[in-house]
Amino acid sequence: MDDLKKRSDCPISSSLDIWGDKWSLLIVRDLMFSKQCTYGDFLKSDEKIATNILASRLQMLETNGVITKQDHPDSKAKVLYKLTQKGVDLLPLMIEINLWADKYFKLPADSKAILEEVKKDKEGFIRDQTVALLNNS
Amino acid sequence: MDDLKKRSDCPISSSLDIWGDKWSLLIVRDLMFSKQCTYGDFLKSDEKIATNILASRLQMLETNGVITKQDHPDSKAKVLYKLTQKGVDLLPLMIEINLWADKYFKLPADSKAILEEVKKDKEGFIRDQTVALLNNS
DNA sequence: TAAATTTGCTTGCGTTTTGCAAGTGCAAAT
DNA sequence: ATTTGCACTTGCAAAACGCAAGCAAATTTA
Repeated sequence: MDDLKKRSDCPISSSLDIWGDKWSLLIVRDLMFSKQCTYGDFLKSDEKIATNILASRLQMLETNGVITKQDHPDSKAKVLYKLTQKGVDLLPLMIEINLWADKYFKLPADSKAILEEVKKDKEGFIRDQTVALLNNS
Repeated sequence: MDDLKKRSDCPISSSLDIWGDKWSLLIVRDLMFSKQCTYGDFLKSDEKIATNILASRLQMLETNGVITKQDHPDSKAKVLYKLTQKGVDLLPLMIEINLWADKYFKLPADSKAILEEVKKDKEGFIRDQTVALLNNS
């Protein structure tokens, strides 16, 4: 049901087949900001994703190895979603989206602030963030 | 009809509102490879976009300043589509998608070849390509 | 300890978008 | 003068989306 049907061998096309919709990268964004999220956390985001769409996207991203589910340490009722290495590797892409948006939209102040850091040392930022997102604690 | 309804002020979300679907970035890709395309050129691409979807996406991308229409020098029956500066500025993003795909998919040989160039000197590649895509001839 | 609430989903259903095929109007070639 | 090419548009069935409600298991509250 959430299996990948590739339209072609083109790398852009293959990538879009996984996360090329209006919601998937927002899920990835939330996980990059928060490192881990519960199902309810995603629902709270500004864009107000519908719960059935969220469920299907989480399934899709998990099936394709971008995110993983983990038990919540505090409660069996909760589930923790995290980025895999494959998901964390989307960070450079997310940064470039931000840089493009910075040029053509008026960004909120907090986005601006993070971007200033990125502009100072993109490679360093990616390195540090990657470590932060991947170390289990 | 193709006007932008922003879901939030988040830069990722705002960007996805413009080109965050399964087809738009493939149109941008074609224009980055070919510099200019006719309507028919887009239809010939491997992914086989439906003609009505193509028309609506071209309209959307033009409305949002990513591409422009021009008269074809040889014929009034043809139309040339090109990237604007805003469209060309998506190049770093397209490169990062390719680099991500390179890590997680088996790429076709020609994609691989271009990526090798990119890896040697990413900044230089972007600079050269930007110039090439923007100069009118 | 029984009842209410939280959590992570699923289900139904009306609306919108997609995808395929066929059609249209103008330009250009024959 | 007629056929072909090109850039779309239209119709319609199928799929995806979006909203609200429902549900089972876990947790909290009374």
